[in-house]
Amino acid sequence: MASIKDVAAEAGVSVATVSRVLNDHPSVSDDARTRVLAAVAVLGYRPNAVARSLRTDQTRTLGLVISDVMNPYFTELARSVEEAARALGYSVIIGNADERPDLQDHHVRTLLDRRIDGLLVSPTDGGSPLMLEAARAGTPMVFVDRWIPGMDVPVVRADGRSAIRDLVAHLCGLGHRRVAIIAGPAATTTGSERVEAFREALAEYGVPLPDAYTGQGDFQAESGRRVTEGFLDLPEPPEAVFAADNLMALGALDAIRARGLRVPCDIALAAFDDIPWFVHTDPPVTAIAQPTRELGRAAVRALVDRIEGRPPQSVTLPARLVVRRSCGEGRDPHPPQSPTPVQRSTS
Amino acid sequence: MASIKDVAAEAGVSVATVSRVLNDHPSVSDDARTRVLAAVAVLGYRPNAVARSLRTDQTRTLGLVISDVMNPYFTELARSVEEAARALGYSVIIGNADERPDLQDHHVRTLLDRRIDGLLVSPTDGGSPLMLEAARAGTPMVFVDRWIPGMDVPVVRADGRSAIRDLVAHLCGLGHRRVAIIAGPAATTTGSERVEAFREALAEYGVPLPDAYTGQGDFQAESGRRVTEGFLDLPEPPEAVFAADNLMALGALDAIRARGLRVPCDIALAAFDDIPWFVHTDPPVTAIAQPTRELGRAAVRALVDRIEGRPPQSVTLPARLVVRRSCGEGRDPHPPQSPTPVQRSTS
DNA sequence: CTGAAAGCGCTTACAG
DNA sequence: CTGAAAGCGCTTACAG
Repeated sequence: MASIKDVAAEAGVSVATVSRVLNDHPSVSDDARTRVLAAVAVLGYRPNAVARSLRTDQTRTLGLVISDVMNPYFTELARSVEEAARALGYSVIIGNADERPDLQDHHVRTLLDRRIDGLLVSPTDGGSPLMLEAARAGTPMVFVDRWIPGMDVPVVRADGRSAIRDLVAHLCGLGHRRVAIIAGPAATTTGSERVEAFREALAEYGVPLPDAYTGQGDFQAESGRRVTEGFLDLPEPPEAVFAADNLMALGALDAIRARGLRVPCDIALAAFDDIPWFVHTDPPVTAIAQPTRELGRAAVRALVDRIEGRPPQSVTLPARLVVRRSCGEGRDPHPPQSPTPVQRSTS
Repeated sequence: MASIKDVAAEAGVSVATVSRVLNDHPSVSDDARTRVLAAVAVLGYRPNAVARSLRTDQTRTLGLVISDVMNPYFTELARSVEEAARALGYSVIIGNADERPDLQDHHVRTLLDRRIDGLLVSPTDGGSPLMLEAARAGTPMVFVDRWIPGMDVPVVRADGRSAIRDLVAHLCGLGHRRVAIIAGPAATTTGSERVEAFREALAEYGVPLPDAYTGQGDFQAESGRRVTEGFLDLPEPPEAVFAADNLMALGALDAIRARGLRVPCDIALAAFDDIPWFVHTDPPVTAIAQPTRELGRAAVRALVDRIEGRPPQSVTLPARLVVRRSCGEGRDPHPPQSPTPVQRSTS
């Protein structure tokens, strides 16, 4: 592969000059520029980004560590992150933690070794020593979706509280009183927040959320299936189940179908995270939609601000309830409001 | 960030010795090793992969350029590629072409600039000059799923012919005679092969596939919707529609539902590429399943073989029909065979 | 077993 | 406007 030296030789100039035309440095003569460009074309020269990175100490690369690529929510997030980054001249390397803290650390380590300019992470757990250390060492970092309390890192996320309140209003309006939740891991913020918000909203309606109706999942389909089976085995099974993410809802659907039961007549179902398939499931699933694209964009913006020395902003965007038919056919007594404007707060 | 010099100073040895212990070189005294390791721990030193890559001329990184990450088939493929690569000590950088040749080239270029050790690609089109040039220049490369005819690059893919024959038998057995297809882009191998295989299988049953029943899609949901609307507007709409991928099937489902029609009573639907959601759609969708995980693994194996100087193998794995309820309720007269063993052929 | 030195391919003050 | 030279952080023959 041709190097800058070959180009310099071909063009009859020094490597410094070649470098200057490649980097659009103003002080290059038209003549030199022309000859360099010609040499580049002849040799099919492409600058070696590895060498450039070593020299400039920047890779123009962002790392994105997410908990599960197979989750359509994260797939979409990853896609929008890549788009936004590309628009700003950055590439992104995705690390898939698969909800495993050890794998998460593996990716963080690899990314750090590659000297990415900044790290976007949706942590799987409460914060490994590695993550703490990376932040302390000054690696530009921002959390997306999930975050680690106590760490001084900007977070870009959706607030599901009001949408969850809308959901509870919807469920209670339909007459459901025995309501259960398939929670995510308590070690994740989204895992614990969604249960709490659900419990609080339920309390406003005087509906309790007993332990038996609080199943512990891990955000993956299999756990949704397992927890739902537990619910169905109860002497008094719940009338409605709220899955804290879309994959666990899929698992719940599996378990319900396996028993020969039907949604919503035998049991109601709702999910956090809306995805295109929910329109087509049997029945269409009522879900809470996050503004995923906007989250990705805002996260990149915050990270790049941080990298380029501007003060990064934490951003919280509202999620909203999308009512479909999986909770029952009644008329919704508490229609979701139109999305409220973006809230921003300096981190 | 601490460099190898700092470690050397801290340990009281030369950088050469530090490098040796880091790379498990045999000729290092126990004493030196101990001191270096201690220094590494004290400083929290992590070797700079950028510098190492520049020096060794290898990045231990694979590039994967796929046509659409949001397509669950490709998401799963990407995941299995990353897993297999990690097991062999490689990282992977994913480029999402979004079915756009220009974006595909952008990613190939970026990946090449980063000096990835090898490239896995599922081409969006018939082959850009850049791709041709990269292969000619000796970049280790293998095609996954889709390939470019005429290029001397190993191909790892699934053969859907026999599954498509099974599908046609299923459709005809159910009495469908007016059968349509939503094809993928003719410039992609999977786009053209699936129509041809479908047409040929239909011919064996004496069923024609007229132009009016051959819609041109682009593997994305919106095109499935648009083509299906065209079918439904026909004076004599088809009785069954075969979507050449899962996203176009989603779009078809949208269009059918928008007309207030029902699957399968009003119109039958089948898809290429099986995904978890198809079990839960209304109705569950009959689909052709590819051995996605195995494809990812085989592709990585082939590429790494090529990189490390071993002869790479092209691999073709069989796809299989998974009958569900979207084509009708009759008994399937032609049950799919159990998967046949892996076929391998040297490229 | 160990270290001094060269060199990977760039960029960028510095001098002219 | 241009070039010679230093240096980014490593690895690895070479000599001892």
